[in-house]
Amino acid sequence: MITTKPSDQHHHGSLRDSVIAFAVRAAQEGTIETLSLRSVSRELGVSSGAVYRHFKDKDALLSEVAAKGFDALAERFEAAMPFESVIGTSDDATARFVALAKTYVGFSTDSYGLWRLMFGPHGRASLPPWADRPSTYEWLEKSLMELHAFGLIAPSDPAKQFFAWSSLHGLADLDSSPASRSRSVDDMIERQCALIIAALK
Amino acid sequence: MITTKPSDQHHHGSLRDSVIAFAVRAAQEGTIETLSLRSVSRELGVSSGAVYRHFKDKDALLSEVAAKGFDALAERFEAAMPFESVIGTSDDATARFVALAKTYVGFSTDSYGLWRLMFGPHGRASLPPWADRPSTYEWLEKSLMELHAFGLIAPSDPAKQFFAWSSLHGLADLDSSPASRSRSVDDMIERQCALIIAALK
DNA sequence: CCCAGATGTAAACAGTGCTTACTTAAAGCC
DNA sequence: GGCTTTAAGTAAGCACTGTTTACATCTGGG
Repeated sequence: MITTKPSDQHHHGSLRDSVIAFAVRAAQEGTIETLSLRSVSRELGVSSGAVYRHFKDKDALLSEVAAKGFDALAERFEAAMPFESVIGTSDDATARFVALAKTYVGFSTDSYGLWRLMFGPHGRASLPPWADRPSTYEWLEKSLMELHAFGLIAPSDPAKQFFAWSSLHGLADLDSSPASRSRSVDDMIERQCALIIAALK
Repeated sequence: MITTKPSDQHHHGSLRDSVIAFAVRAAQEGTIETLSLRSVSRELGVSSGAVYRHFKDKDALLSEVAAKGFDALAERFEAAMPFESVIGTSDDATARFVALAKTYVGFSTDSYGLWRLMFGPHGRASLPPWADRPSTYEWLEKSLMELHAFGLIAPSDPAKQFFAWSSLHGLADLDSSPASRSRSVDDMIERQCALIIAALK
């Protein structure tokens, strides 16, 4: 074997993932708006045209990034709420609901660009209505069922679930600006959760 | 009549407003993402450089457009709820609250691009925290006070107001996609309003 | 009347998305 | 192994963008 340089010339399958990973990182850092395909190809040591073997156009890439965002959010939910529900006291159920809210809001604040992509046109491009992408909605549903199991709220229905989600989503969106770094955001989340529970009682 | 075409050479003061108006229209139609300064200058029959006499850069223009969006939203509120509050029955107060919600959500759906701009980085650039830009928050505050005057809810405070706003904002954002054109959106808004009132009882 | 300052122009620079025609590596098959 | 087909990457180019520069022009106030 003469040439001991097997994989430096061609990424061979890994380029697609590398591009997405790079763009996801950029989105998390909030620089996605100004990210160019040329710059990522430059950064990955590849010609600009190579990217187009893997993505129809820039929008296609951004849609993939948005999809990865939902995956990342799902991972956070799993990490933050690993246990199956209906264990412990009713306080534990409430705490898990609050934890869910904090996870959601936390994601929006420290991955603002990704968050924006997910709930902008690119994110919706991959989603039929909503509630389709794995989690978020399902996690919320599960948490509400748990709250009901402890008698903290009435049995919920899609409308109520959507209300709960809206409240958290609005909070996340209105708070997610890097500017409004109020440190009492945890208090706000807790209060908001209490109000949601009150509404669903 | 002799129309407003005195000098074809120089816009002389009107260019700035013309550019903003054009961009606002584009935002309402959802084409703001792809709008270029060159295209608007072309459309207005002016050289590309002329725009830079009035705006530092593209971001400055977009921030102005976002600000105009808040003005437009305020106008809608005024048009939809012209009366001073605490008149009629408690049902009227509830109806006004629902009308406020519908106005908010309606704005997000039929001016989606503008909406996105307003609550994105450009919109926040002009706002200290939130609650600063004239209305939205004040309108909500007024409506909640009215609901309290009729004994429908407890006296509200900033946290509760923010909760109500979050719920409506989340609804508006999750619904605003042109895709999710559910025809029962009015029902959803009404139910959501009822749940908010229940939470604040 | 005339000129300072505001406004608009043309041309240029660097950077972008994307396409085209071309080369090269990898994998499949006998 | 050799051979071909195909996937992956390259280089060059087109039309466009944001922005700056040096220059022209209009307009109102002394």
